[in-house]
Amino acid sequence: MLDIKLIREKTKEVEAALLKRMDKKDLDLKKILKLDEERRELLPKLEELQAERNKSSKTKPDAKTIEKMKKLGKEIKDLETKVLKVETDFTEALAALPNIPAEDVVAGDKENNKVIKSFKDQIEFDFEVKNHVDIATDLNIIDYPRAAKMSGAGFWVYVGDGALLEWALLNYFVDFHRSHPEYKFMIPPFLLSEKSAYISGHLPKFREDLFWTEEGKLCLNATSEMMLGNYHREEILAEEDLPLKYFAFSTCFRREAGAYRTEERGMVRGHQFNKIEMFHFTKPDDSWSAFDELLSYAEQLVEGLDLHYNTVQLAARDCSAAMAKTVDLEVWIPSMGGYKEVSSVSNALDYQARRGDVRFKDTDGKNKFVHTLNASGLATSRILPAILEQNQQSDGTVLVPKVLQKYMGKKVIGK
RNA sequence: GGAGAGGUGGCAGAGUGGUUGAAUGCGGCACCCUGCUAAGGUGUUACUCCGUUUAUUCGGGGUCGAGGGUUCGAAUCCCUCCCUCUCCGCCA
Repeated sequence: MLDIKLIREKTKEVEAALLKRMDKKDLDLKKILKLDEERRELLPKLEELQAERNKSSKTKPDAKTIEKMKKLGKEIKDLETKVLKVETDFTEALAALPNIPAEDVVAGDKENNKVIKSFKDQIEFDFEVKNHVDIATDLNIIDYPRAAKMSGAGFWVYVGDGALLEWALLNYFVDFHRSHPEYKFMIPPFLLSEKSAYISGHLPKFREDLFWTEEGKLCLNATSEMMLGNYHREEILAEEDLPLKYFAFSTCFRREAGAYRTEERGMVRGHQFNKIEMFHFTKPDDSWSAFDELLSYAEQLVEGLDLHYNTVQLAARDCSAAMAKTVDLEVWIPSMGGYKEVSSVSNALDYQARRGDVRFKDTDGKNKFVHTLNASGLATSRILPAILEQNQQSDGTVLVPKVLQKYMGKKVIGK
């Protein structure tokens, strides 16, 4: 949610910035400003009537006044209905606007994404590479057919060393974050209410991509960002408590309806995967340095595994709507001849905080919105294929990344 | 799943239809007093919206879990929902 005052005062600048991520035909600030004006025209009228009523309600009025107030009551109700309608339309239109892209975020879509850093190079294999599905199946560490039997397509079972590898990754991530004691470890519920999903910004847009329970209208979380963003909802945080830094484990559930493509077979896109997510609540002045920290931590995690990846700064349209800036880490998947996102580092500025009403009391005694940031740290489901494929050997075995060996108790899978 | 109780300011806790945004206590803050530690006194202490002001300010509206209703008037009465607690049942 953007600040209407900003739109009022800097209409031109806001419009120019938003056009980096929107088509001109979809952007109608005039309409929003008109609703805002309408609202501010009606409100004083309503309030004047209410003030009049309040005056007579302090003590018991005489019969004549009661008659008068009856009439007034009706007027108030009519006007209230009008105001409510305008307010609803206004809020809806305002909430539909995406965040203002940060200055260094370029306009346009994916094609304008830019690799800003590379770690290691693509590996030259002197044998024919296998894709991770074949590797895992041959090693009998991931069972796709039986998962499909039990749950349908888009699921898998980690078996034996596969389960160990998954567990090792999670341990590696958790231990990494624990080495930064200011980060608090959390395991949130995996189901959340419709309201929470709305506030996290995943509704209304992603309704079809979420799993829903029939009763109680809960959805399965698609990323723990949904939970973390709601954690301090409607709170006024103490300034000295900021920044608040969290990392959370959750299993994530996504319908991925219609998203399946051959090259995204196996684990690259499934209905269920495990992820650790970092999340910050910061003072406005600190959010960009927090962004750098999150990015650096995410990069360190991938680099620790010794995997080739790129850091990619996303163009405006490729960032999700709530974010002012997003940088992705994309790990190389040899069989795809391409790269897949393993972490997304984003700064929402005050956009999410406005929605969720998360504030802090500043030194001047005023309540201000915090800034929120999030970054995966990391999702296992794309790291695991990258490990299998990048570390595969000609004999079908897979080398275990050094940092995982102590958790796995072995150096090679398949021997 | 059944039965009951309850949700009021940072916290505790009054208030059951009319100057109650809310007594009182604790905590916080400011000032004063007191020669240490401590204690005391006075004042102040929710959020939000609209208008006003360069700003401090000031005027007004709304908010007592959420939404709706009754009424001239609702924290207070009614309905729906959410949450918490207690007891019973069921149970991986």
